[in-house]
Amino acid sequence: MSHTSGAAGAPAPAPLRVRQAQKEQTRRALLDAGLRLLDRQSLSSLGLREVTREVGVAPAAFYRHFPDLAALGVALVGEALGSLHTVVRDALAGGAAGADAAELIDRTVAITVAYADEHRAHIRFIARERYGGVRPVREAIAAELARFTEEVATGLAAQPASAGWSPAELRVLAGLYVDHMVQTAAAVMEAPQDDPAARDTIVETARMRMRIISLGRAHWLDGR
Amino acid sequence: MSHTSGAAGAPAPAPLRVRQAQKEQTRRALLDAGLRLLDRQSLSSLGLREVTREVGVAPAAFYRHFPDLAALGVALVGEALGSLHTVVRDALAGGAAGADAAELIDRTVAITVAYADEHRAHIRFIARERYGGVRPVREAIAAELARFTEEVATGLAAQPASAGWSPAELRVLAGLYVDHMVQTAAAVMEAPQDDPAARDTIVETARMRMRIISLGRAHWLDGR
DNA sequence: TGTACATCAGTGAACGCGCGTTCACTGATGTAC
DNA sequence: TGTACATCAGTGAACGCGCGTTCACTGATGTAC
Repeated sequence: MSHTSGAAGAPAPAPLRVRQAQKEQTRRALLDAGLRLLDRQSLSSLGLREVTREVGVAPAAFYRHFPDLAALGVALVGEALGSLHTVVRDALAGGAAGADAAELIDRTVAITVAYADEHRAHIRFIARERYGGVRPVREAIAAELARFTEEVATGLAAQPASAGWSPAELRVLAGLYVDHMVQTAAAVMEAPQDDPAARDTIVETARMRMRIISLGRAHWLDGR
Repeated sequence: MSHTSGAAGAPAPAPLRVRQAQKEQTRRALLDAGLRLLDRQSLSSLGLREVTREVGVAPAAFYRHFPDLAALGVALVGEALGSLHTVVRDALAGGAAGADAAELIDRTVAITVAYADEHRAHIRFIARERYGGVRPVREAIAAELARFTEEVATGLAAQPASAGWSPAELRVLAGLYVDHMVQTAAAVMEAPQDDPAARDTIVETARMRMRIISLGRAHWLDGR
């Protein structure tokens, strides 16, 4: 396709490849170091030098990748909440397929808990900065969660159980489920990792909450 | 009663009165200044000198009142969540009296929203530090919210609608209500104060969420 | 009531330290021919 | 393929600044007699 390279298909060192890859590598290292350091503190108290020190790079190098720490935070929001979309689509898929309600609840809770386990640092970051002191980050989180709620609302609309619900009502229900998911993920992340009993309580609580909400959903149209 | 003062009943300058009052006044000023400054940043990035500068007192004076900023944060948690207990007791009282369910929901939401309005700064502080970077503060908030949930569970137990519920189940339901209240208060606090439409949406959303939860509660025993 | 001494909230100066940002630079990578 | 020039990610030194904490102090308030 390109006429700048002779041997098509070969892993030739095309223009800019090496430099771009090296830059990307440093950027990743900065993001990873930032997330690691944010396990124990909030973004508003994280230091630029702290991050570059952790990576092993000169402080000034930071500016080749981000104008400031808020921008790094916004990038982390994208990473943390971006991958969640796939997860939710999977969870919703079961509802459209008409699976058993109890099963569906257990599966959704299990997915949420597994996600929280695999992305502890990301979840902690989101929980911490959702109402944190750095406005652009707070706004990025709010925007992602809104997109997220919209997506869930669309998924719910496709379920038979949603017959008779207005779009606005479905959005409220979706928001309730999303907030419940975030709440559950935060609880999992806060629980000591070596305490299976505390963990079980969280899972059982999350299930019962979801059952109550789903029961309310099932009877929403009763009074009409 | 006391035999250190001659003129009983008179507003005599009793021992330590003036000094204690002056100290208390400075302490209050530190707490107020801290809360004011925390409107725009997290506790972990708040500076001791920032607080004393705001009060108009020497930095070293801070240590006469708190060992560090975390201690000031813990004191603020007490103030922020302490006054809520009264509010909740009021809200729950209606349920025991057997008021109409819809009315009760509207009243509870109204109370929550009014509280969030009157204590914007406190709510913001709690939302921010609930998962924030300062452990002692995070723990203080968790402890207060747990007490709070316990209190709501006790209140719910007294309602006729709770017949057949186990204490553990009531605690889960109470937790759901409490988290919903916190969520609502946070949403009110985040909304622009000069946007009545956004405000109305929040109130309507909160009501519908509570209705769904309460419907689920009403049908919880159906399947037994 | 008056006097001599004790307490302690708040002062102000000093300290060493790590911060964010700037700048001219270096040298590996990329481009043109 | 080889050469001369351009780009730009990362360097390292320097800057001024505000930070938390310490210390000996001052003087109003409190206590004892």
